[in-house]
Amino acid sequence: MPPKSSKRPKLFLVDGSNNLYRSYFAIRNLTNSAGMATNAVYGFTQMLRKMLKDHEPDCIAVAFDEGPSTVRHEQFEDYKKDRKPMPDDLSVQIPLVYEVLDGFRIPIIHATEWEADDFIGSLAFAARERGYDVVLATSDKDFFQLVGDNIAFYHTGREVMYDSKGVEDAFGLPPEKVVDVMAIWGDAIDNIPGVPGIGEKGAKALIQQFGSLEGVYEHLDDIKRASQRKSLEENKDKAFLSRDLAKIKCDLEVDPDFDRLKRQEPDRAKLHDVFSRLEFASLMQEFLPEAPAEEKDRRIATSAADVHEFLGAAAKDAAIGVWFEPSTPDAFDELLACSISHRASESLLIPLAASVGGTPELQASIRTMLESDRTFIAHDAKLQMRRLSATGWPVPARFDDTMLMSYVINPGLPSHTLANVVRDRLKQDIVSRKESAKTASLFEIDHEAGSSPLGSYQQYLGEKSDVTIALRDMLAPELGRDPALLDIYERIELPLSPVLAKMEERGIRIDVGLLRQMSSEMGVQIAELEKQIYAEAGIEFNINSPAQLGHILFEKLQYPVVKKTKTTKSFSTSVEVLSELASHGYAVPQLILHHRELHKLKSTYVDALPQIVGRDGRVHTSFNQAVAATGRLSSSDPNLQNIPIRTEQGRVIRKAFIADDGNVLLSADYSQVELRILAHISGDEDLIETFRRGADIHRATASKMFSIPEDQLTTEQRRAAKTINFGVLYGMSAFRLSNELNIPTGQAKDFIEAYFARYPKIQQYLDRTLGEARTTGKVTTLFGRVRYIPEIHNRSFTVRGNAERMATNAPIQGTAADLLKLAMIALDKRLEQEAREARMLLTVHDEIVIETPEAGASRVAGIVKETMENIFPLAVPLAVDAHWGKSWYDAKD
DNA sequence: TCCTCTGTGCTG
DNA sequence: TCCCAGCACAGAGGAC
Repeated sequence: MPPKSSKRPKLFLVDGSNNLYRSYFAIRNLTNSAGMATNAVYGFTQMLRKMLKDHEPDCIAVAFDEGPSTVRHEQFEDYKKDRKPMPDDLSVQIPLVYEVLDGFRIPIIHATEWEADDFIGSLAFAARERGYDVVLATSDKDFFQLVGDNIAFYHTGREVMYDSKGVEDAFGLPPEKVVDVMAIWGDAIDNIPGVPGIGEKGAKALIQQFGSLEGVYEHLDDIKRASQRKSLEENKDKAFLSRDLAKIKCDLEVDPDFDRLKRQEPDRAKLHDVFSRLEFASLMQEFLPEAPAEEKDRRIATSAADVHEFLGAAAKDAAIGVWFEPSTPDAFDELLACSISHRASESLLIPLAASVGGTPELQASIRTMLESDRTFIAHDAKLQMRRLSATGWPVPARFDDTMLMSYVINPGLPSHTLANVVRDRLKQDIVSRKESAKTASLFEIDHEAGSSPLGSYQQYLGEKSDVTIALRDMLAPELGRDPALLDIYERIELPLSPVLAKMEERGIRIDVGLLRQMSSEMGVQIAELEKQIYAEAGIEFNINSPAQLGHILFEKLQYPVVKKTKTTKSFSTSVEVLSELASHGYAVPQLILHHRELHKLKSTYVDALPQIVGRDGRVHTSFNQAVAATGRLSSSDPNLQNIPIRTEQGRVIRKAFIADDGNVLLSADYSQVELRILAHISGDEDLIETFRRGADIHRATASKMFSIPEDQLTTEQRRAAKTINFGVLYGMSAFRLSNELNIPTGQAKDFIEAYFARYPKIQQYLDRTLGEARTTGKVTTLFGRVRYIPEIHNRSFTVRGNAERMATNAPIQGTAADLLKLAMIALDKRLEQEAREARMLLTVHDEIVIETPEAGASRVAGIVKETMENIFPLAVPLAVDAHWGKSWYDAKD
């Protein structure tokens, strides 16, 4: 940040109408319980609140347009002609916005005769004369033209501040050229015509080249594009009129009493009242009629003594909340700083990188802290462990993790990020790194001697550790009240996180050369298919666009419409539809199907993977431990849990996942784990018996369903049983089964009845689980992991049916997840003791992938199989298949 | 230009 | 009325 000392008071001029519209469109579907739209008030209020908090203006006013601006209409009769009247659900919110402004004690300027823009411009110029630094708060780029000395532009949507230089970077031209660009480009919103046929790019290029509108007209002959020249010639009057219209007036007579605009303390009672009518819960909380809560104590360490003193004030066994910030967002480079807390209201920020004042002494104090036997608390400890490990810092042995606490307490939340859990639990908003960078506004940086360059990040960083403590204080007791959940946390999730951290850090080696070769081969095939498709269709179009494809197939080529899509009721072009059409002999669908498959594989895997291979030749996924509502892990950036296997064409991609030299990849997967869990939980004797004798489960099921000996079944009968076996786990309907097996619904129904008649305990399990969901609102896994099913009593058949299927599936899927997690923890320990060279790399729901020296692969496979199979005794055996080879493709039978 | 929604398809 | 749990790509359309 450039040092810029400024003692001039800051005046913020807010473009009310602009921000009102922006808020209205930015937020959808927000109403109070009476059904009144509240979206615009909400957005406007949040904008205001953030701006006040981040920039602390000394003076502020909001200007609104009030009725038509007569002067401009006289100038140009079409001015704003096409502007639609304000939507009704927006206009009803205006009085409420006024109420909010009144509550904040912010004066409103009602613009009549002239536009609010002109009042803002004139006020800005007058204020500058009086010694103010002026900030124009709007998202209307027209205001770029006013930016200059002591006048800045604050984009309220992006929350970014622009000075002259900023305008030039963002707009491509300095502020004084903005109106010249608008003269040609025009402005659709205000119906400023501009020069037809020339848009943003053209206008900017012309002004850049010739310096001004006059310049453009003086050099018409030098303009290369004939169409541009012609349009400019024909619309000269329009262009100059447009420039006049775009110009914001800055010389209106305005009230010179700026004291009136001085920032005042908000009227909390008034705000609370209006927010309660609007039903803005978090804002009500923030503006309680009483005085605000006490300030947080956030300090920056300048010496090791500061760190020691801070830690010394904590009890010997007190856990320390920590946050380690990397120098580059989302990177594992050097650590920029860390923040530590032991009380919810206090934090100490320690600079670590030399660039922000980190010294060897400060670094040593943190190193000592990390090497102590304290427990540390983090929100997403795995991330902190990876940051520490990647940058050569010690990784503490004991962590607590508020993200995992939140996840275990209620895994069904849409998000367990720190910001979301804090908002949910503490009714508080935290600042993001990006926001905190913006907070360093143009005028308020005041570099006093000794102040840290981390100053503007202080709130962001300090908050990270102190809210973690506040969350722990709230979540740990809640978790402690449910012994089963505490167990899930302490014995599964918490010990798993360092295991996952190591797996992510190791990554898996990729054969980039092989992928590149596959890519070019697929590219040739795709190009060939495209040619054939275009020839058959008689037109070139974008095959990857469902809209265009639908148009070609069902309108141009008049194919029969098989299905419409769910939400937009457009023509579906899914595999089912295309296969159906292909079976009727149409040529194009078959080609499209082939093209789709190749394009999918190429774009999602073959071309994407090489781009994210690290310098170590490996890809490092993230295993998300607090995402899936059932307790499963998920994988992202990249997702390594959906690498193709079902078709040979896709499966070969696994040849690019390879072991390090001298090593093999060993894949071990649980066989039929969910059905085995169903057997255990339901206690069905027949199902248990089948697994105990190690029989083919689908064959055995078919034999029971159809009363035919196992060795006399047809392939079709086994397939039907297999489909039902899986279907029962998901709550499949007879309709779906009939579709899947291509049989009449009546017959599908008979199959399902026969199934439950032979496995009565399964029916009992389903009924029992649904009953549990209905009476308690939740279901649990074998180990007590919960999932809430709030929609179980929903009046809509669809929603309730969905909830019922979730309820019966979650205990099965979740128990499988619990078992796999336990196995990973146990395996990590055993490999450490018995096979130190073997390293776990991946997990895919029922599979663990390990990299191990070729020489000892067989022995390691034995350890892995034994650990996984004996992880927890069920009524049926757990069976594990293990295979290994040079690549993931080869790690199969 | 960036962001969100939609359709589609890959895995267990 | 369409089967649980995820993640990612590409296209389309809006932005006040």
